[in-house]
Amino acid sequence: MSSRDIAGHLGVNPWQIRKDFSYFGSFGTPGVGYNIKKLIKQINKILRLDVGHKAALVGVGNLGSAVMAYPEFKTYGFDIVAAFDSDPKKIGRKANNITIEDISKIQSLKKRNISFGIIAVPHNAAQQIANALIKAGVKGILNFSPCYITVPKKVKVISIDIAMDLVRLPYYMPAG
Amino acid sequence: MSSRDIAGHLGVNPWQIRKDFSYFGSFGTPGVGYNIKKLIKQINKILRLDVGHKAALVGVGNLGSAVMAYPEFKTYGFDIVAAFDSDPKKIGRKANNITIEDISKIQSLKKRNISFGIIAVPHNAAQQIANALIKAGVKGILNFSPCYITVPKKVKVISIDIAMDLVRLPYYMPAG
DNA sequence: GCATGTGAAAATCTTCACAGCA
DNA sequence: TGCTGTGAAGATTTTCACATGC
Repeated sequence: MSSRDIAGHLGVNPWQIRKDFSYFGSFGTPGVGYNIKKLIKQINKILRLDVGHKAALVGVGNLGSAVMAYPEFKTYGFDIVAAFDSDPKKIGRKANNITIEDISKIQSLKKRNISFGIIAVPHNAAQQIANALIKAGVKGILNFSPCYITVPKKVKVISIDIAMDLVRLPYYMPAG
Repeated sequence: MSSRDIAGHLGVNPWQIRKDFSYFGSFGTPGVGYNIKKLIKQINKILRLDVGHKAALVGVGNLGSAVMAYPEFKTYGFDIVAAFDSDPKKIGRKANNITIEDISKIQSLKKRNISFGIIAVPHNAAQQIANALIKAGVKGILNFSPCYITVPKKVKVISIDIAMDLVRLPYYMPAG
């Protein structure tokens, strides 16, 4: 498969594909193209997706439940193995085969070797939850709350603000 | 409020704030700062969020339901006023006060003056749904399906791939 | 011949530093 | 004095063009 083919599937230019790859090595064969199966393996290794990752979800509301049921995570080697909530009505219930735990038990993540946290709580609780996750040894956080979170440099946060993405649309649409 | 204060809340540099604003006009007062209330109004106008927007959701699964219940959309003037699904069990039911309609009724969007579509269906159906939305007069699409969608230039698509965001984390975490 | 990988050019974005105004 | 708005410098990203290898 050529860089042109890959680019076509992704909606970008062929030379972008080649240049991006070139920062990490040479994965193709001149005159031929890329062996997709090998390429995927190599990219997975670069992104450290060649090993499984355990993640904990905090906040089992509408969005949290959707995230838990999202099949794509497993595809990339992520396993949501714990879920926390502060609502007594939810604690002890099962969601997606996982028993929802009391948020106060979040410290147990350290022992359980879970180093990813997914925050899906109202924005006024997000920073506090992030602090607790970090204290529990979490090194990477996916934050769905619509707010900016402060963390130590050793911790990586990626934030997704769904509303912000929708909000960008009208700007590009002259005829309302 | 100064650009430094705004920057602090957002986790960026003050001069970034000022430069970005400068592309659209002068909103502050030298020596004083910005009147936040006025500033918000002006930004809303620039982004065309000063008028209400009607949106239709396609795919009332876990993610779709979460999106429907997401309160932030209303904050920015968006109203999800229609929901479609292909599952006969869901059609006719209510979700968030909206009756779920058969996907085949999607053409009615044109008459109902709905110009935004939110796609939350499995990725193999996404392109087809996008085509239908565009045929129904939709001008902006928020796509939650993990795939690239081809559309005419007059239509703007913004894609969110939740899994892709989580997947970026391990790369930044040396100590696995 | 055909497609990669990569220096170099072009375009863009970020940072800086400061003139000018309240 | 304090903070904005902005030209210019610096850094980065994107695009191009082509030498190199299959």
